[in-house]
Amino acid sequence: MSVSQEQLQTRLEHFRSVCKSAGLKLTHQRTEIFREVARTADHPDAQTVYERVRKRVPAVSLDTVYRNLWLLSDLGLLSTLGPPREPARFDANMTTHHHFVCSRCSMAEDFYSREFDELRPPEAVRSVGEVERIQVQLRGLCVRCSRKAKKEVDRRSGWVDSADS
Amino acid sequence: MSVSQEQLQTRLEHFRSVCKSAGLKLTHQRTEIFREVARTADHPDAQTVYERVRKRVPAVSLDTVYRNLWLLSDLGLLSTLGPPREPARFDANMTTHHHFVCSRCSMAEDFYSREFDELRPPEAVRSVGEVERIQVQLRGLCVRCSRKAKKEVDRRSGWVDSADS
DNA sequence: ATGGATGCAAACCATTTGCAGTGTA
DNA sequence: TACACTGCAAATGGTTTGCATCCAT
Repeated sequence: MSVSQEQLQTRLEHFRSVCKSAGLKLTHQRTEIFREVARTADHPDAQTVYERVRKRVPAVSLDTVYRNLWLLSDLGLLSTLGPPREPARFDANMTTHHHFVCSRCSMAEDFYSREFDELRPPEAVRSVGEVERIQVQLRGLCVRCSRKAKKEVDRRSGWVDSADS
Repeated sequence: MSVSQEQLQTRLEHFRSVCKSAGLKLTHQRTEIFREVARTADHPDAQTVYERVRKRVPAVSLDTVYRNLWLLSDLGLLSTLGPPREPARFDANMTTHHHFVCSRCSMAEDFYSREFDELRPPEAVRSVGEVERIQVQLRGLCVRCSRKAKKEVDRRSGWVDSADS
């Protein structure tokens, strides 16, 4: 469940350097929240992180935990398991298929791949549990969003008014 | 976006037969809710289904939509995109990896696979968007849960008291 | 000192539940 | 007719926000 001591140190160091270069303050709370996620290999939800951190920092509040968790994941210091901040979505296509999900607008499109359907779980997973279903998720920018993004860029470079370079 | 007419008919037929054999009533609302998900290939959330169904059945209520969506997905007539009914979970492991997720207790374990890391998206996905990340999710029963399930079975067959065969 | 960060409480949004009335089998 | 199903309204649970205060830089 937990992570090696040096692994943890490496992560903390990286955490500090990223915070620093992003201009974020290294508060006691922020550090403990990150440490709590970084020290184990289970994947705690915000509530769990809150309860664990509270043992070391009794005054933390749940909303600080949330703020930091999302902030750190925006910075690329944490990732989330599953689609974050989104309601459940339903699909009537019950044949074996996989998904492309746009990381900007969260548009989801089914796709089929014989190759993916036939993937076999690696040996090591045997000791974890018995695999019933294997699903591949592709994440990236959908064409609509990337067109929109491109337009943004064009517009900005066209105007060249007051702001950004 | 939408699905062929015969595809839709097939799905509706299947829906009716599964409902019948499960002893579920074919109410107007239930049918329209299923049809709404079955007729398109986008992956609507409950709110969206509600709004669309309301055009045909102005009196439906949002909670009926929810009840039916989950019921139908328990029956295997629908599936959900992403981990359903669960809070966001955080992970400090930012190296490329994949997940095994227990479908019973939702325990999640990282695993590594060179083979999976090197998967390339199929050609067809090109027209959908540009893939940035590829992640494989294995779903099944974790060892803990399957041990627990086995114990359940043993207990029952040992007792043979009043209930079930 | 000062702008970002925190704690508190209240707000929000998706989803669920209790219950009385309704409609399908 | 009987029991599953629905609509309503109120509750719940996770997450977010406004604001006054506080503390790393």
